[in-house]
Amino acid sequence: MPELPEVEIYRQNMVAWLGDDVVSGAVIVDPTLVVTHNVAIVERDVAGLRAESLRRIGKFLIWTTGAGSALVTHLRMTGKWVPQSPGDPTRFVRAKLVAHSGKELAFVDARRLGQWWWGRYHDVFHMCGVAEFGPDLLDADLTAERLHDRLRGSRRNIKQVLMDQGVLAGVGNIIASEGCFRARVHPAAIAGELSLDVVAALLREIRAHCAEVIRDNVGEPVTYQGEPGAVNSFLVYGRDNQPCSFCQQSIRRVVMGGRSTYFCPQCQSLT
DNA sequence: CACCCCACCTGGTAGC
DNA sequence: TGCTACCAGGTGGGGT
Repeated sequence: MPELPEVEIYRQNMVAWLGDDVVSGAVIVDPTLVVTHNVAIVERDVAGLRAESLRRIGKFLIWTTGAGSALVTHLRMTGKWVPQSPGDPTRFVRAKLVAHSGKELAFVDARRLGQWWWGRYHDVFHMCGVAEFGPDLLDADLTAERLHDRLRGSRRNIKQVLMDQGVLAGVGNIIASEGCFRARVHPAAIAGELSLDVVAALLREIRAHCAEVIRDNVGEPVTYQGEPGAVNSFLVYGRDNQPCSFCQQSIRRVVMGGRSTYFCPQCQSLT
């Protein structure tokens, strides 16, 4: 289940995979993938996509064409981008991008929640929601001051606000827990009451976490938490009843907004 | 606007 | 082994 680091890793891996090659077409195996319902048009009109026109906004990967069209993709919970060798028996392939050289890149998605949009980019950016997104977490223009401004007046808890893509794009459930822990912020703290220093620490620690995940995994096949062979390298996520790496107190799991949330009651005080 | 639950889907795993 | 229940890193919609 990908968040910003995994999506960024896929982006970098796809750029490396394609290199100077050019996409020649797509094969849509599961037509329900394509929200815009123009399956045959997608299969044909993605021809010409190049690595340099692939970008990431939050958890979306977006290819744009010089002609003003865009292929917007989202992996949702279980999607992956996997290079395919001919005859590869990979399960759950919903679509493939094919390059001129014959190389294939599969969109693999067991739960089938992932989505593609194809059309004029003004239209599809609105349809998929990125048009209303806040600044991307890794956007160099996003400063602690700007984030602090965006939180002003909010009575919601910081953990859920961080996951609100309209405030800040890219943060998901794991990063939110990890970032709050690293910055020593209680996940239920009121977002609008955090000082600039605390917001700066949150932004710095969330970015540091992402940078570490990207650095350690780029170029490798991505595995998600809970999959066979996956190792939990997180400081708090999935570690309820295990000792905090700073103070040895037991990490707690609570549910906030229906999502598992992990924190250290000692290190992340509400007061 | 905030918050809740539900929906979309299916696989994996823990527990009996 | 088989069945059940619950869990899953995302997001949108509807209702209160």
